[in-house]
Amino acid sequence: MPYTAEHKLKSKERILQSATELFCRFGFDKVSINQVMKLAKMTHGAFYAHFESKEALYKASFLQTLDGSSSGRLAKAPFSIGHLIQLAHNLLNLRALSEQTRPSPENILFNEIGSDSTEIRQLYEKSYLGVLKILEKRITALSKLNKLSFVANQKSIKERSRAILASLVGAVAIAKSIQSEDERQRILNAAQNQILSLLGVSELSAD
Amino acid sequence: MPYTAEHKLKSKERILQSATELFCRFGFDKVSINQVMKLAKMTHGAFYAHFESKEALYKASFLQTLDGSSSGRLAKAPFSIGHLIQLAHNLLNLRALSEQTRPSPENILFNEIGSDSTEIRQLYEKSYLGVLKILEKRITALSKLNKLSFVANQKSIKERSRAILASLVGAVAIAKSIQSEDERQRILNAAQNQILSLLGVSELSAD
DNA sequence: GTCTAAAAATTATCTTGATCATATTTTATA
DNA sequence: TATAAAATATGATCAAGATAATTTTTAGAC
Repeated sequence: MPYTAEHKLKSKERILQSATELFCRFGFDKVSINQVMKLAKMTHGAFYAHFESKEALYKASFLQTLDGSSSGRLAKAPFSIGHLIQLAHNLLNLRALSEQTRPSPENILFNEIGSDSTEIRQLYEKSYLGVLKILEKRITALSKLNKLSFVANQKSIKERSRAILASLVGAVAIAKSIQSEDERQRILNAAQNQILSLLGVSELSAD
Repeated sequence: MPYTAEHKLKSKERILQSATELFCRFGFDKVSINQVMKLAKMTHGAFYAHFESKEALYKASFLQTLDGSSSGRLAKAPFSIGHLIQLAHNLLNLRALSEQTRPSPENILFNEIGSDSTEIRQLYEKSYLGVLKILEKRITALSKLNKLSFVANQKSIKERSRAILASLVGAVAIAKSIQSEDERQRILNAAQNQILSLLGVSELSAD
């Protein structure tokens, strides 16, 4: 048997690293297999010895680092309104997002909207449901600690979580699609204030 | 000079018709020049005698029917809370949107999120600003008629309009990206209730 | 009525990216 | 040291956008 046992593993790992880096920076569509393989110091043909397809690569890259994602960390972190606000703030901070070097549910949520690929859409749904669940948990926990200013039953918590996510995704999608820096800030701010108000926190001044 | 004067015009018009139909149904990325030209009963090569690029075709298709768009009609329609609610309802109704046969700002807003093409992004921004302005106008008009339940100054109207649009775009984007019909309805409903509450209307029961 | 040349349309070609098939290189072990 | 299976590389195919080269069309000159 040629090659040491770990040779292929190392190659695959290199491909995965390259893919993660490029996908996070540019998104699924704007990254080519060729780019990934060049960064991994191989030629394009070798790719299919390691992955079924480009989608499979994306999925692998996503799943590999899921645990280390900020929402993963957040799910385990102690509860506080401050943390929730920080979540919103992080998600709304486009620069931080685009500089992220690990794929994460939030990352997919904002980067892979409207993909034609069934597999990417499945990851999208998974990410959406995951982030939604985290939001619900945190809001529930806060409400049990009587830290929220609204009456929180299960239904209203679920509805608020969905409304928050819709605002987040919409504002970020719009912000990423328009040129005007001013308007970008305004829509992100409007969404942030709306989210804070959904959490029962009074509005902050424009950042 | 060969061909009657209007021959080319008619061909161009046929291309435009085909493009409008296909783009509205499937969006920019999922439609090929070949498809458009086949529907227009020509071969792909003829395309570039009529349009600079695929983007130019999209733009032309968009601009051609802009006046007839629903947001155009809505901007001229009489003001009422009912109309505003209907706007939100229409925008949230995915089926109606996807069956639309004319391009419209709303259509672009939901179909062309995150496009790589600079030209499509410019149309996106234009559409966003247009719909935003319409929202602001209508909310302002309603507030002057004292029909709203919140104190409406210019700033809060602008902020509310942005928050509404973010919710709309986010909810529709998510709804289009996920498989579960249940969750689709829930996120759309959450967004709708949120929008109604931003307008000062009490929540409706789930549709 | 025919002929002609500019306009319109078709067909062939180029490019890039995903995918696949074939060829080549690599290296553990017989 | 030779070998063969595994890993990688090279080259081909296919689709889609874009261009080039070629053919078809027909208004208007004769």
